[in-house]
Amino acid sequence: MARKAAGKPPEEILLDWKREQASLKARVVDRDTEAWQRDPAFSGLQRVGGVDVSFVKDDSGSACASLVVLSYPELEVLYEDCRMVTLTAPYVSGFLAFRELPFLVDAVQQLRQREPRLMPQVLFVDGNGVLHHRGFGVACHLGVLTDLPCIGVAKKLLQVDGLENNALHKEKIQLLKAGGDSFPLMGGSGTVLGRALRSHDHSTKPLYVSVGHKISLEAAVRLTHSCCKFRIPEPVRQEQGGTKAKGVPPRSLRRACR
DNA sequence: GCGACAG
DNA sequence: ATCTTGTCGC
Repeated sequence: MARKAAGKPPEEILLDWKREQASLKARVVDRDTEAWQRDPAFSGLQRVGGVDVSFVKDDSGSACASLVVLSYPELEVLYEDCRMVTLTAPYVSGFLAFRELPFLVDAVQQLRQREPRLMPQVLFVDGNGVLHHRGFGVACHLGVLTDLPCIGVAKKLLQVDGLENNALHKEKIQLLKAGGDSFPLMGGSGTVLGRALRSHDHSTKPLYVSVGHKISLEAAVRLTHSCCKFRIPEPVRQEQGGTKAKGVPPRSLRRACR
């Protein structure tokens, strides 16, 4: 019972979603807009954020939407918000935003109202930016709706526009020797959609970094590497510790989940 | 039937 | 969004 009838939504809903993606895509800015993004040491960058929706159990409707803000370059927690939510839209590859985004936008708006001084200068998003079926992944979507610089960080390759996790791709991964090494992900259309990044020396499985909004791919990759103590960038990893306790030490000052 | 499948 | 299973497109 409680059998989840979450198949794919009807075609007309998907068409609506595609229309919305196409319309908002025009507002994406895929270059550096802030002075710190061009600085070799990111001087001027003081706060980096991360957002994610993580699941409590296998109950696919009940989840925790969280927003974490860390100091830069220390990567210490300045703010954490974690809210239990009930997801309604099903997960459909290419439409992740329609499942998770409303809660992430809410979290940013809450922060804007309560602690505007703690607003992050860039957000890491668990998922893709322009590396997407229609060039408008969840990181672009969140960036456009909040007007914040956003970086898409995916843990596996979204095989789109001719990109394949094939033998050649795996060979290229083998050539990434040190943390910070990366190679471009060139789509069939001839444009670079993102970069595969070895996020630190002891991680063999790369991250897939793409532009979300208001940052160049080069700055996005460099900043992602600079925020990785482990494979997953600290802003995203910290908040996943809120629900999963995977090696994130418990902090005394943690906001209660609402 | 077989492989792909961001989270 | 995983160690899984189901669904869809080919």
